[in-house]
Amino acid sequence: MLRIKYRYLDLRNATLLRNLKLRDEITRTVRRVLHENSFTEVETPILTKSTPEGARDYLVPSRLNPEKFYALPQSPQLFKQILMVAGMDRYFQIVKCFRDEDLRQDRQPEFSQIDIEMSFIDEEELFQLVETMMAAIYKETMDITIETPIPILKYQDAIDRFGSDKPDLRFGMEIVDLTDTVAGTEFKVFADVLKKGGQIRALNARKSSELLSRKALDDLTDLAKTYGAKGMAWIKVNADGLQSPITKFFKKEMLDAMMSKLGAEVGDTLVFIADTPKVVADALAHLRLDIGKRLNLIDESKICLAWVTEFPLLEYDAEEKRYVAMHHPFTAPRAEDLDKMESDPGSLSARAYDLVLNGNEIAGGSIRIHQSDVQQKMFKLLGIDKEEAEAKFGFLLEALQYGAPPHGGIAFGLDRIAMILTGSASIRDVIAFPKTQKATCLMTEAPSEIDTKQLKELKLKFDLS
RNA sequence: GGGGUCGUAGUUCAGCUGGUUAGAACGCCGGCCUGUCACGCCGGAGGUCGCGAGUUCGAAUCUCGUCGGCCCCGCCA
Repeated sequence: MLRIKYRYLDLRNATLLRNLKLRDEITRTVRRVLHENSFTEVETPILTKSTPEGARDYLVPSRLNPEKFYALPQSPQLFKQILMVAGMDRYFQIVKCFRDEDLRQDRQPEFSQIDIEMSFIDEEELFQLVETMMAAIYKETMDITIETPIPILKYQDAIDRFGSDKPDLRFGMEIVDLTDTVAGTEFKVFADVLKKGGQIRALNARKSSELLSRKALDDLTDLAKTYGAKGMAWIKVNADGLQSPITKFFKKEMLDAMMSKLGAEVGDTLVFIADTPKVVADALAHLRLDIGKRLNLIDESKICLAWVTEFPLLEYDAEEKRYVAMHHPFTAPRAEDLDKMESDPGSLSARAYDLVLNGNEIAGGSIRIHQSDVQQKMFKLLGIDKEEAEAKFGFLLEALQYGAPPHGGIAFGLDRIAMILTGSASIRDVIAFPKTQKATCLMTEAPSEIDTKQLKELKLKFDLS
């Protein structure tokens, strides 16, 4: 904690200085590549309007307009789309964004985005531009030539094979579906899940018998539980037979079928999760990563980039009892799905894409909706009625009516890219003055109390009850 | 909102079940050596063990509280 308080002293540390310099090289390269490709950097407002869909906003009270607030942007999304309407065909900006949510190793309340938007493009053109940019970044900062084009992975395949929409592709150990294989089992835990329409899936941790001790398996079980699993079944394939708390519940034929599907050999450890598809995917995704680390399967020198595409357009939010946009509400559905917007919204596929680097989401974007009527339908699907849509996004709907070119874009997490390229463990190591987990700045002691005069000017008072 | 973990020298950490002057490495200072390049050798300085209370003959160690850091779940369109 001393180190963050006296950040100016810690910054004398060679590693931090090197990180900041590498970060500078990244932004310099990005600006050069984008300028070479006819992009214009345009600044958008920091004091802007609250759009309370999504993350919590940081708010700024307005002195000249008592009881009204600006919001700090969560992203320049709407401004960049409107720039497209204005005919600024190739926009970019390296820009601060703000989200008032809890912090993580890779999450700060204010973070920097490389924000890009282009008119008259499709996914392919945008991917090419991004690949040029990523190749230049790696070449100029690390002198590494990356392979292009970057492979494309469909969202559903990513979930099925890795349990995650941001898989770490530096190692294998893919998920195996055993739901059909164990149909009719007497093992109550699996049978109950099957009855409720859940899944049984598993991983084969090859040659792990020595590293995955009983204690390690208990730790893995606890890990699975943090993602909602009730437990984790396991089988160790020893030279003298199977060691497992669950094999006794299975008939030999079924057990053989499971083993063969998993390609089990002596020395392997098999771990199973049975639950709803979401829990199975979450738990196995994290088990895969954890086991990968324990077994030292991850080649740190590898650079595995992948596009993840064909995300669902909407996700059903059980708590709010409505659909929410998986990416954001301005993302275009695929053209062939347009007629299903009313009949079967849950099945819609989005023209959205993420760029994943070694298991980290480093960028995300989409082809946007450029027709006012489609945008209005989208709001309707999200349970945003006409008045609310008008109040929050009226300026966008209106702008679209003036004729917007087809457009799309992407936003990169600059801090995350810098974190990965410098090999840092935390995003804080590539930010000159980062905030703590409670979103405070130990050096300046922000946030801080303000004096009564300031409150009065802003016509604010605290409810001290 | 919840769970976990940590707080000991400038830094990274060790200090087991409570027991005399709290240790190591690196760094720092002084000296010596030097064809060195993660130099080597000798010597030295440096610590309210986060804070407060309790248990005890005795607390870095146990208990409670408190402050803070970090990690995770939720959250992050």
